[in-house]
Order: sequence, then structure tokens, then C-alpha cells
Amino acid sequence: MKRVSQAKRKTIYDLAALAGTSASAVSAVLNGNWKKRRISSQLAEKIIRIADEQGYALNMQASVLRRDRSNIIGMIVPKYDNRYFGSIVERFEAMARERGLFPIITCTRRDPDLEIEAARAMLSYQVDCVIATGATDPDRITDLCAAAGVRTINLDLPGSHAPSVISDNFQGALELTRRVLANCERELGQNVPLMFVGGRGTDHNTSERVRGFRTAHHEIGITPEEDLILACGYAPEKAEQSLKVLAEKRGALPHGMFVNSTISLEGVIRWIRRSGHYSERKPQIGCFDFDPFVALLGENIEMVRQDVPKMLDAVFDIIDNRNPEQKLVEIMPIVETMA
Amino acid sequence: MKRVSQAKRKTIYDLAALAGTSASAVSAVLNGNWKKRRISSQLAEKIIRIADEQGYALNMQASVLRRDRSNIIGMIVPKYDNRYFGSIVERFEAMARERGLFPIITCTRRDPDLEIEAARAMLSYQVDCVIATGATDPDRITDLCAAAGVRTINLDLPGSHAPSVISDNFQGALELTRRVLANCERELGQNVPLMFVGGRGTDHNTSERVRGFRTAHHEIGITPEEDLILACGYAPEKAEQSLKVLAEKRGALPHGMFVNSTISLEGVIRWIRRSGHYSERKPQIGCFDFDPFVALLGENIEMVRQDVPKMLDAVFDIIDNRNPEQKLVEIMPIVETMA
DNA sequence: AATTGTTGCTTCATCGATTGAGCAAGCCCG
DNA sequence: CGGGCTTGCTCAATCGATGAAGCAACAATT
Repeated sequence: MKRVSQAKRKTIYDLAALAGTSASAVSAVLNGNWKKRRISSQLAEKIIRIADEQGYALNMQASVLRRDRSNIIGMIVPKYDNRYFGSIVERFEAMARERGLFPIITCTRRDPDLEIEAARAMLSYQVDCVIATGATDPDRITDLCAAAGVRTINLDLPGSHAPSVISDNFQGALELTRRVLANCERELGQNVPLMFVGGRGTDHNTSERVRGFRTAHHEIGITPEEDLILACGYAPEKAEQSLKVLAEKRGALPHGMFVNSTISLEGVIRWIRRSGHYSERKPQIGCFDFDPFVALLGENIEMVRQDVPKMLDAVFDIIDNRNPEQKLVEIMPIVETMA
Repeated sequence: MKRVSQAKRKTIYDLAALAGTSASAVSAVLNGNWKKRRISSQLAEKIIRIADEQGYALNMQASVLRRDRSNIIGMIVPKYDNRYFGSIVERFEAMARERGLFPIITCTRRDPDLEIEAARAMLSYQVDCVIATGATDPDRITDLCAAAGVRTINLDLPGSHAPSVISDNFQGALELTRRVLANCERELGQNVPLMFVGGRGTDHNTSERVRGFRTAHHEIGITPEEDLILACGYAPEKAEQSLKVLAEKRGALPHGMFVNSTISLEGVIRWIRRSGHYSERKPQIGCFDFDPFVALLGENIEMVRQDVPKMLDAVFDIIDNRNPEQKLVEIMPIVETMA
């Protein structure tokens, strides 16, 4: 992996020698503030032409070392296995680049230690700012970064030590639950309590969604059953296993359910297929999160799609300091209408 | 975004002052070669303790600037909107980190100019190596990097100027087509030609898959129809539109089809739903690529899953120089068996 | 006692880009 | 013609980490 010696990288000193000028003139021209440094436009043009011919590429390590801002921005993300995080990352990258920032992204697979290790690595690379997305322990990341004078912003899951941008989980869950309840009522002719599957009971999003879930039940005068709330984690296998256990315990399961993520839904649908539990009548499902294939799975599934563009707009509002002192921004998710 | 002044970052000079020693001793201790530089273990322990207490983080920009290798490894990836690229990125990150490399990843949305811009940015950050995944113009990336003395490896789509790791598209497509043809025969009692939907006719993967598609037809003594091969691009809308046009032109469409990616499949399924074309009898589908929700979509869909772990093993074999002079590595995809 | 070897450090140049300070040449004005 | 101003550059210190070279102190050997 050693660099081939003949392909030595060009530096501003090489360009300076070729142009018969000094390195500082080259530097000034190439980073665009040659006007301020009173370099003549003839020399500027000449330097730019030579840099072009030589295929010069700035050495960012040297540049960042010297400057006080790196223009590097880090994002920590739990997984790449669903559309939600995929679109967050894709849009984040694009928006960062638009602003002349260089994004570095690390996937930490919901592992708290990896999150910290990733944050530490980012600090070593002199990031100006870290976005902690869906972090299991956002405040620990914030504290670590704060000690190095680096700002953080929480996305998807809130923390209390840094500004946070999240979905309006309560309103989203309320609306989603209402719809599933209504679909059940339409089919069964009566109101019945739903099941809640997936997520961690300890995380803010899940507890807010459970609150919305409960409120929707109360609105129509029924009480949600506590042992139907299965906050069993996000993994498909966990959801599958919980349903299995519950079915063994109770016999018949509720006709409708609220599923807390597409990734949990994967386990739910698989269990439904395998167990044959709902073979007579398909259950009514509401899924908090969107996936285009789920939309094609059947008409019995309602989804809300978290509003990634708005969420990232809010994140960059904070970064660009357009949103001075707001601690928590909640973005209403989009209710998908069945085509 | 300016660094808060009181939270000035600690450097090895600060640690040296605190330990009453020199910066070079601190450096030697912290990067682990203090044995070689004959630092006593007492001093080493003391320095490590102080670094710990002070929350010291190495300045990578300075470190990389000084060393001849950066241990930074770049990956260019087209999209995050499917499981295939998602798992490539996730696994790549993990494997890179295992080897002490720092991964930087850029999503270029199948835009050739962005690909080049991304490669240039990576060169500025002194990457040791670039993996070009599914690049539209891999050789241009290779040439640009080669000029800076940086190796590249192509993944998913091959190039001719650098080693490439791809799926065995021909064998995979052959096997997939065989299965769909057999499923059709079982249902219809006779052999019928299939449709091919999605991908770009100009890319190597698509043309190899078409070759496998044709070969499977010939094996059972039938001829694939040329106007049933719709290499219309990868976007869902393109697939949808192509099917619409074809249906208008021909009336009935074939009972079976080969779909070139999950992302094209999205458009195919949507069109099937909307048009009602296959309302009497579901079509037999084979999809080159895997998505867990597609697996749940119905029993009429066969999939092959590209073997991401093996592909990345091959990539790192090349990086670690265990695979000296092989130009093209083809990895057989996994035929998913319907549960 | 003189030489050689070993241990445990320190000194200093260096990587490439940035930028404050400085300087020479030309111009203008009284 | 001398002083001040502008233009168009160059010089040199600096960012933080690294490692070759060097040096002092002591031990071992002849």
C-alpha cells in the first residue's frame, strides 16, 4: 500500500517553482482569497492554469492543520438496513457538500461503545460538528465532544445536553393508531384494543409513540391492554419471538397492531406467514416508518413516513445558527395514504 | 462554528509539559512504538495516565501529514436506497475498522461528475485506496487516482484499469432464469419466453445477466424475444413506464419476468398493482437482488442475493495484497429458497 | 584506565498550507 | 524632490506529530 515513488504528489511549492513565484502566492490564488492578498489576475490565471495542468490536489491534512476550522462534519448512524436511515444519510451528505462541508459518516450498529469510539475518531479528525443519529446514549457523545469544544446535534433520538431534532412521535403515533383503530372498527363493527410491537421501552421515541397509542385508544373510550405492549427491541427476530410467546400465552391475538419500525415489521410479517395465525382474516397494521415494498404488501397496512427533508433542514438551521436557542425540534411525520 | 477558546485541544506538547518530558517521548508512547524507542515503562505508564486524565485525542491531520500512509480508505457508492448497497457499506466500514483503517464513504447518486468530484475530494484527504462501487465510469476514477499514486478497486461493476470484484452475473442470471422458466412451465404446462426488466444495457452486469437470461431460454429450446428485453435503467419509474409502453404495444405481457434489481422491482410491482394487468393470474418473477420485504410479498417471486460478505473478503484480499495479480474476481450470488 | 555498549531520553527538521508582517517599486501630491 | 499611499508580491513562523540523529549517564569489558 506504499505510495509509488514516481507519482509523488504535487505541492504548492512545486507549482510555485513552475510558475516562478512563491508558495504563498499559489496558496492565496488556489484558496480564492488572492483578491484580498492583492495578487494580480495575470499571476492568478497563470497559477490556476499550471495547477490544472499538473493535476494538483490540495493536501487537506496540511490545510486543516493550519486553519482553525476543518469544515469536516461527522454523522453517527445506527444502521443502513432501512430506508429511513438511508435517506437521512443520503440527504445529509448532499446538504453538507452544498455548504462546502466534508461529511464523514460512521455506522455504529446500535452499539454504545462503538458510538463513543466513532465519536473519538471523529474528534481526532478535527470535525467541527457531530450529528448523533438514533444514538443509544446521545449525552455521552455530547459530553465527549463538548470536552474538545465540538458541538453536537441529536437527530431521531433526543438527548438533554444538546439540541435535538426528532419526529413528532406522539402526534404521528396518535394519528397512525386512530387510523388502525378505525380500520378495525370498519371490519369488525366494534372498537377493539390494538397490540404495540417493537422498539425499546426506554427510548424517548418509543415511549412517546406508546403515549400516542394510548391516547388514541382513550379517545374512543377503550383502554389499551398493558400486556399487549411489546417493546421488545428493533430486531426482526425479537418481534417474531415476542409474538410467538404472546400467542402461546393468550391464544388469539388482537385484530390490529401498531408496529414501531419497518425493521420490526419484517419480523411481524414473517411470524404471521409462518404461524398462520391470521390465516382467516388479515390483521390491520400500522407501521411507524415507511418502505416502498411494504406499501406494496397489501392494503391492510398504514404507514407514517418520517419527514427526512424537514428534519435535515432543521439540523442545518441549527448548524448555520439560524435557530439560536431551541433545544428540541419536533417534525410531524407524513401520513402515507394508501394508493 | 468557531471553536470555544477555553476548550483548547490538548496536544502532545501539553502532555509533555505535564509529564515533565519531551513531546517526542509522548508521541512515541502514544503511538505504541516506545519499546523500539527505548522509553522506560515507568515513563510510558505515566504518560498514558496523564493522556487519559486529560482526555487527549491525537490530531490525525498532523499525524497523517507527517506519515507517508494515511490509513484512510475511501468508498464511492451510488445509493443508500436498497439493501445491497446498504450491506456493502455497513460491512466495508466494519472490515476497514478491524484493520485499523478509517473509512470515508461518499454517495454519488449515479452521477458521473459527482463520482469524479468525490474521488478528487478523497485524494485531497490523502486516502491510501479507493473502492469504486457500482461506478458509472470506473476507469475515469482509476485514472484520476493513479495520477496521484492511489490504488483503486472496482466493486459491483467492473472496470478495465483496476482489479474488479463483481457478482457472477451470468451464472446467477442463468440459475434465476431457469427457476422462473420452470415455475412458468409448472403453471402453464408449457415453456414460454420471459421478459427482462431494468438495468442499463450498456453496463457489464446487465449485459451478462441478459446473456444468462438468453442461455437459460436456449437450454430448454426456446428463443427469447428481443423486444421483451427492457434495459430501461434502474429507477422504479423507468420500469413502470417501460411496462406501460410495452403493454400498450403488445396487449398481453409474458407470464414470467426477470427483474434486474429490487429498485426496478418496485416499479414493476407498482405497475402490476395499478394496471391490473395480471389480475387473473399473478406473474412469475425472478429478481436479481434481495430484499426481505420482497421475500414476504408472495411465493411467486424468486430472488438471488449477491454475496456481499464474500465480495468484500475479495476486496480486502486485494487490499492486503493476498491476491496479487487477479484482474477480475467473480462471486457467485446466493439463490434464495422460498420459505 | 580506556574503550565499547546500553539505556533513556531530548533536539530539531520535516510534512504542506496558511497568513501576518514586511519590502520594493511605482504613483501621486504638494 | 521628499513623504505618503498603493500595488504586488515574498519571507518566515506556525499548526501538531513524527523519527533520525545525537547526547549524557552509567555498566560492562579488556
